Amino acid sequence: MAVDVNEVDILERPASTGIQSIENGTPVLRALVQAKGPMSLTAIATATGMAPGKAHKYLASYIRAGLVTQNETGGRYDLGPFALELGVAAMRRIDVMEIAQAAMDELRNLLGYTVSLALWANHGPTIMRIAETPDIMSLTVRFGTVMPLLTSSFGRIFTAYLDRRITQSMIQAELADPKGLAAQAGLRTFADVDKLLAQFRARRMSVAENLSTPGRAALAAPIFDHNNRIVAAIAVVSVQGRLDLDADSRPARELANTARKLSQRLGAALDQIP
Amino acid sequence: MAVDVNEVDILERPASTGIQSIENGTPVLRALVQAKGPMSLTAIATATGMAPGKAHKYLASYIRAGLVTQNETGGRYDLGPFALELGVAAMRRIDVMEIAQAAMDELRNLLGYTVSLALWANHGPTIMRIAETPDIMSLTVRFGTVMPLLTSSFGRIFTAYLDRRITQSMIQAELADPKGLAAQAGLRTFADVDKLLAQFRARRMSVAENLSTPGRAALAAPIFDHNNRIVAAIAVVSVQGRLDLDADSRPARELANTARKLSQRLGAALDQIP
DNA sequence: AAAATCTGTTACGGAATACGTAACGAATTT
DNA sequence: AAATTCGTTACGTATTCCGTAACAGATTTT
Repeated sequence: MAVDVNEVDILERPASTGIQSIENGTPVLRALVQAKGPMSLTAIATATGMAPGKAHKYLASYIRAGLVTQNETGGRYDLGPFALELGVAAMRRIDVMEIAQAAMDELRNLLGYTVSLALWANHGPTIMRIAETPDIMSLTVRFGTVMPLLTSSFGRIFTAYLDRRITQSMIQAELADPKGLAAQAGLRTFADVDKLLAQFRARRMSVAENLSTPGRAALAAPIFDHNNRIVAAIAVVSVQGRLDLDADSRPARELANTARKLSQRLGAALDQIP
Repeated sequence: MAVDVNEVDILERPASTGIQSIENGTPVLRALVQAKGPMSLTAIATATGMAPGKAHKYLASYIRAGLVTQNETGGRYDLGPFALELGVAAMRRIDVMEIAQAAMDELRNLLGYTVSLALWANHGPTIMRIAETPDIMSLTVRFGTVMPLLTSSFGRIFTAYLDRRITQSMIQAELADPKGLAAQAGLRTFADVDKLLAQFRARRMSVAENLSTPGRAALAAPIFDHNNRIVAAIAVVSVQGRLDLDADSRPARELANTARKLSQRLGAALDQIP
């Protein structure tokens, strides 16, 4: 399969030789990741564009590898225990998460609000850690949730500090829907977005109130690494009206303080960040 | 490669046909999972018993799949972003109550005692699942019951492993009543409580006998999640005198075993728990 | 400074593997 | 009871993978 030279330039890498089956198999895993729950063989086959017989062979091997499990009644497939192991191992390598746990607990205890941490993963800010309050109320904050860019405090702070090329198309998609959350928040053009993000950058903190989740209010602050790039965000979450969103409020100050300390522990030079 | 019939009988499964490369590649991922950090190609090669050239091809494809990343300086390999995605997706599907059900039934059948599961909810350990014995006697164990912190096996194991700041005020309240259950159990000060909880932590199991329910005896063990936080507890419940509460007793061992297995299926790293 | 390792990476031919098509038995539906 | 749908398996050919070994770059040794 000779590839045209022009195409090579477009493609990322010269593509050093590998094992085709590994790459041909990943769409199967991707399908299972994107689906919320277990999938039938035919569903996987159509999702990946494979013939059912072919998909079945990959699944059989993934099962033996532990990446997939099958409902013993011969039916639906789902992610297996080794997928979990892989994820836990991957999480353990992310410094922020190790360091942040204690700081989040402290902040939660100090303020009495739920505190959560998000990484950029899965094409968006993904909630990875939660420090809950004893309070029963609220808390639809769920592990693994991917938040919207323009209408969540997490999304907004990542969008404010990430390279625009990463977020461009996603912002566009959110703006495109005239009845979507972004439109409801008064955001229609990139100019609107830029204006908002400039405020967040100036404050080094983002706000979201009654947007992606009705009746919720949140503040989010960025965490930078030794390259001065945003690697995570930490948020204080509560119910609308019960959280003071002012820049001078105690929650805002303590959140900023915690985020700053975490960034410093990761080796960031905060005075060099725009 | 025709396989001898005798060998087939020894092997676990009829081994439906699959894709060899998928199964040949997983040791590479396993090596990266088991290593705490990045690995060199030769380290992976020796760990998997592969020739470096072979391992390199698998790694090249895993990189394109996103399961592995490589330090751009041409060097060490580590788990990639898709490994995280896979894990997050797997974690989102795992529900303690769901996987606990089968384990509880098994334990009940093994021991012949009632087994129950509690989550922290409603400001306390709340009984959410029960696997009953056919025996008529006993069993005032009712769904939704919120157990006391200091005088139930469930409460004690949660109190032993939850952040003290969550339980502080509730412990205080239970200690305050001079005629309350805590007082009857000989608990008057925080020092008393701490001494007791330290024993439970050392054993990774709690005991309650003739306390919140007269004539009942119970053992409870903690279940941890991928953050190594207690998310549930599982208990063996019976009538005083009919349940051996010793650390070496069969019920204690089997309960510990079940709890450990459940924690592992939730992604906990048990060796890192105090 | 030159040589000798060590690293990660790539080439080549023979042999084993994966693909596509299609059939099979078992549920479930008509 | 017939028909559909599902998961699963068989078969022959073309493709891919494996083992050996060489290559370039970096680091260390002489």
